[in-house]
Amino acid sequence: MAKNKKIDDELHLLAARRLRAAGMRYSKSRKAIVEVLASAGRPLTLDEVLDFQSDKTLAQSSVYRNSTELVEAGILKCLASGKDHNRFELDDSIIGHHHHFVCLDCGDIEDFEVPEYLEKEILALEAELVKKGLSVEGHTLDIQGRCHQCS
Amino acid sequence: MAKNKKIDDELHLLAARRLRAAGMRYSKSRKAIVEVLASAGRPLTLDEVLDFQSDKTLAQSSVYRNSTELVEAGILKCLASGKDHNRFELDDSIIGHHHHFVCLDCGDIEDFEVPEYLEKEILALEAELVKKGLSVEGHTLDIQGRCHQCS
DNA sequence: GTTCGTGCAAATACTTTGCACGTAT
DNA sequence: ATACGTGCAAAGTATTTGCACGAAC
Repeated sequence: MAKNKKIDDELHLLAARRLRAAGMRYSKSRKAIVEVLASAGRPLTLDEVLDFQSDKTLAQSSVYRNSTELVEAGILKCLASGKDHNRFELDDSIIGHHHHFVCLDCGDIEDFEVPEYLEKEILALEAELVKKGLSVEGHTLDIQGRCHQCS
Repeated sequence: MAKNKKIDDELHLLAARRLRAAGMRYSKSRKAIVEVLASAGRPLTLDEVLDFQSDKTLAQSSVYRNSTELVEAGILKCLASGKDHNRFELDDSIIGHHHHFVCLDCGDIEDFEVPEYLEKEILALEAELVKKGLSVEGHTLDIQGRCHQCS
C-alpha cells in the first residue's frame, strides 16, 4: 500500500508538471479523472469515469472537457473503440507501452504485453514507412475476441 | 478495365450470396454502398459514403441501417477511429487481410501489408491467448502518424 | 485582480427508430 | 399476397459550447 501510495504521488507530480508545461492547472477535477483511471487499471469510457469517482461531484461537461485537455497534455490517451464510446487510459509514457485485448461483445478492454522481439519487428516496420516519407508516431496492436465473461 | 469489371462482378455475386445466406436481399442501396467502398479503396465514414455515391439518392437512414446489416452479413467491417466517425471497408475475407496507416491529423486511413513472418508471429501470439482460455477472433495492427498531406 | 476552471443548461451533432409506402419474390 | 427495404421525419444519445460564478495564481 505504501508502495502504491508512492506510485500515485509520482503520477500526480508528473501530471501536474505536464499540465503546467502546457499552461494549465492540475485542478481537482483533472486530478480526480487521473485518479479514477489509475485505479481502474484499464481503459474507461467517460461514463465509467463519471460512475467510478468516489464523490460524484464531477460535472459531465468537465469530464468531457478535461479528457480532451489531458490528452493534449500527453497524460491520457484516447482509444478508438468500434463499439460504444471512446475509452481513455493513462498515456503509454506513464504506464508503459502495451497492447489491448478487446471483447467484441461487451467492448471491454484488457491490457497485455507483447514479446520483445515482436515489438522490435513492429518498430522495424515503422522505420520502413518512415523511409517512404511518412511521419510515424506509433502503433497499435490489438487482439479482438470474447472475454471470459462473454465467451 | 475489363479486369476490374470482372472483379466487380465477383464482388457483387459474393455480396449477394452472403446476404441471401442471411435471409436478406442485395438491394439497390446495399449494392450502391458496396460499390462506393470498393471504388474508394480505403475505409470511408458514412458521410463519405453518402457524398461519394454518383446519383445522390441514398437516404442517410438507409446508409446507417445498411452498413449495420452489411457488417452482420460479413461483407463490411467497421473500424474504430478515435477521431471523427467510424469508418467502413469491405471485409478482409473479400479484399484480403491488411493493416492501416492512420493519419492523426486528418483521420484518413490507408491500407498497407505486413511481412509474412510478422503476420505469423502475431498469429502465434493469438494462439497464446487462446491457450489462456480467451476466444480470439482476429487482430489489428495499425501505424499512426501523419500522411503526406498533413506532415 | 486576472486568468483559468467549473457547473449548469442550451445547443449541436450523431445515430436510431416508427411508420406508411414501394419493390421484389 | 407477403416479406423485405426505403425515405422521411421524429426521437434518442452523445458531445460541445456559452455563460456567470468560483478558485487558484
